[in-house]
Amino acid sequence: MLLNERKISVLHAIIDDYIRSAEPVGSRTIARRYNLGVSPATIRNEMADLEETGYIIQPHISAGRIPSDKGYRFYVDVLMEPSPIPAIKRQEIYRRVQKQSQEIEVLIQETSKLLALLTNYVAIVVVPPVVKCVLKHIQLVLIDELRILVILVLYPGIVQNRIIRVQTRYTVEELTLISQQLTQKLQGLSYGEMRSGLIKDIKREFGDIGSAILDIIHNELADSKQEQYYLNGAIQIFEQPEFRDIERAKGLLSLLEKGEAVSDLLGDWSKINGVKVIIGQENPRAEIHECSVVTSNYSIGQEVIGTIGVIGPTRMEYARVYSIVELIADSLSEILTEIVK
Amino acid sequence: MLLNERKISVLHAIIDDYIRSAEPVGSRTIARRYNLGVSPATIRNEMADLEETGYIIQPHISAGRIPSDKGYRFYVDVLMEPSPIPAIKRQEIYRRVQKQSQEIEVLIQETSKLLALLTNYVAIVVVPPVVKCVLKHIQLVLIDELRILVILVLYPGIVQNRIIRVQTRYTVEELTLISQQLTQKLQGLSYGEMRSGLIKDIKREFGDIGSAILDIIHNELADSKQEQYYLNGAIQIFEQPEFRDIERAKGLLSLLEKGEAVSDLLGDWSKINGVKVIIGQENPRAEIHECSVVTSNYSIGQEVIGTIGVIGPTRMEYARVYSIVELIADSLSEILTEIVK
DNA sequence: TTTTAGCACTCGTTAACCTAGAGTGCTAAC
DNA sequence: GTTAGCACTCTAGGTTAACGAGTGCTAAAA
Repeated sequence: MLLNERKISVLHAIIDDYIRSAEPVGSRTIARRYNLGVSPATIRNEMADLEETGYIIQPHISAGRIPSDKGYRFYVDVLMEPSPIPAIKRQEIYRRVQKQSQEIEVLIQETSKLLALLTNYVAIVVVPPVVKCVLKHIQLVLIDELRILVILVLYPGIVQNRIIRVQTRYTVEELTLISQQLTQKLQGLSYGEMRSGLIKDIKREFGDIGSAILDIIHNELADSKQEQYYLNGAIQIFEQPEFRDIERAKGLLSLLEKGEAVSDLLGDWSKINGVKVIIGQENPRAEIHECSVVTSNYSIGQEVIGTIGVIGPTRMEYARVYSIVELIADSLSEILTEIVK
Repeated sequence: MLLNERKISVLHAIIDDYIRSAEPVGSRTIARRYNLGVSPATIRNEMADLEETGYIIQPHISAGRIPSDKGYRFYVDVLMEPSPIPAIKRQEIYRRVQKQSQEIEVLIQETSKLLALLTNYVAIVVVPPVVKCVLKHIQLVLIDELRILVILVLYPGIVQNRIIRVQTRYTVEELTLISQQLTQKLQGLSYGEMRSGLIKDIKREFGDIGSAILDIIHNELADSKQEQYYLNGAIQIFEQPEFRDIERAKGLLSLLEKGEAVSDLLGDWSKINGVKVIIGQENPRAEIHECSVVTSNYSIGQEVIGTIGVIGPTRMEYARVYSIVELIADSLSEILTEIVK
């Protein structure tokens, strides 16, 4: 069924009002607050039609209407105009992302905090799985007779360090040499690309220190096969009236604590760029069938490397959140691309 | 007023029962469940006395009694016997701490998670402020023409890295040399000990790269003047009936998000070793006057460097938590001491 | 044909009221 | 000093009634 102009206006009014108030919207409220030039009775008729076609729902017979998932979907796809963010604000946000550390992981984590702060919803940021990273440099630093600091510099811009103990004593010069040789052998390879022949070579040639370093590479890179992710602003959900019920809030929170669940949510690694909105039941996880998720990928150069997202009740301020997610994802991409250049 | 044997038994029974059930305890319950050999009426008389002396409270006239802060204090100081942890379990916990990374910060953070998991309360771990750390080694690694990775190795066992951009191009050899010279000049100093004469020297001698490195030291060390801290198991508080009220839970959670507050709580850096219990109103912050905190310091060798702690309702399982906090603090101290040796 | 005023009806919310039950303190007997 | 008995208090939970917001329908108006 096609919606005529007036039905659309009524739907728009219901959604706007419900997003604002979290209360079912009645015909009189609409007539009073949004001057559509018709009486409540007319609006009631339109509402009956909208309900029949599934855009709105009546929680109980003597209440107003609330939007259904289908209603929100229509709103997001057709009605909504992303809230414009004034240039000054845009620059400020860009700068706040930029101001962060040059270290990729810190930068991303801080961006997640910013996202939560700006939207007032729960922010999630998925970080590229380290396993995809390419080794750029290995550096060994002598700490004392028994301990050596191993530093792995990965592309793009991730640094991992780990202290190992060795039996043999090495001099600074020896370690410098070993660093150079290892770097030369392993540079440009990702973990997956290290052949067993190469690994045997290294173990033979460098003895226990070689094995230890390969262990680290193995642990640091292979262990973190799943994406890492950062969660911020989790307390914010208590501001939402729909999470007054402790059980519900607890359910969402404990879901978010679980890693796999999060990658389920944002995990649609599709190459699609731009902001994506997933509404209520469209979510893969039943636990958040009453939530919506607004996500966007971010990238280095042309390559998508991660996702940022915001989770809130289906009654979310889509227009505002949409703009912010878009802006932050773009800023992050731009700055990351700049950093690794 | 001195408590006679029977009053103590009654108090003990009330506290045990209330910790278990979270419901006010009546005289009949005690007579039935803990066989003190007297009738409810006698217990009522004792309870009236205990109330008058402030060890227990009657929430309303027709309810049972609940322990007051004073009651819990007496319980913790006099009655409680820390739950013994069987040797096997002790070893298992020790190993689980030990199994963590050799990197101090990761180790401490993982220990915090373990603490939350074992106690089922909110765990907080305060990490030594980096500013106290002593510089051990500086290493510069050439990433590409424009970017250099600066690694600061601090005592005890903390590694910081940061990528800087430079105008001048350096060769690997030059950087190695600069690393050595800087290390020589700054080794053994904490941030506070770096005199302005020394700083000028370095800026003169090493130009822009020297300034950049000093900036990093300044930022990384001085910025983190406040202790860092890790929070874990925050959702657990919803398991406690006293936090069914959303407002209360939100209050606690948002307090814990604030850094200063946390150091207020655990901040009593007293050199005292061993477990400390802070009950209800004894807490410095009014927001957690209905919570108790069980903390213990941990150390490297003889030197106290941080605090671990658990926060829960005053109706906390003190005996159990006490043992766990003690064990984990001891394990952590031992393992840290071993690592930096 | 579309819109609207009017009205009867539904049902959730709130307040008032009532009851059952748990627990007490007091008194008097043991 | 202890205990049985009893009157009393207060909360939790359930029921009822009034209220109000909102609806759908009908019939009149545009």
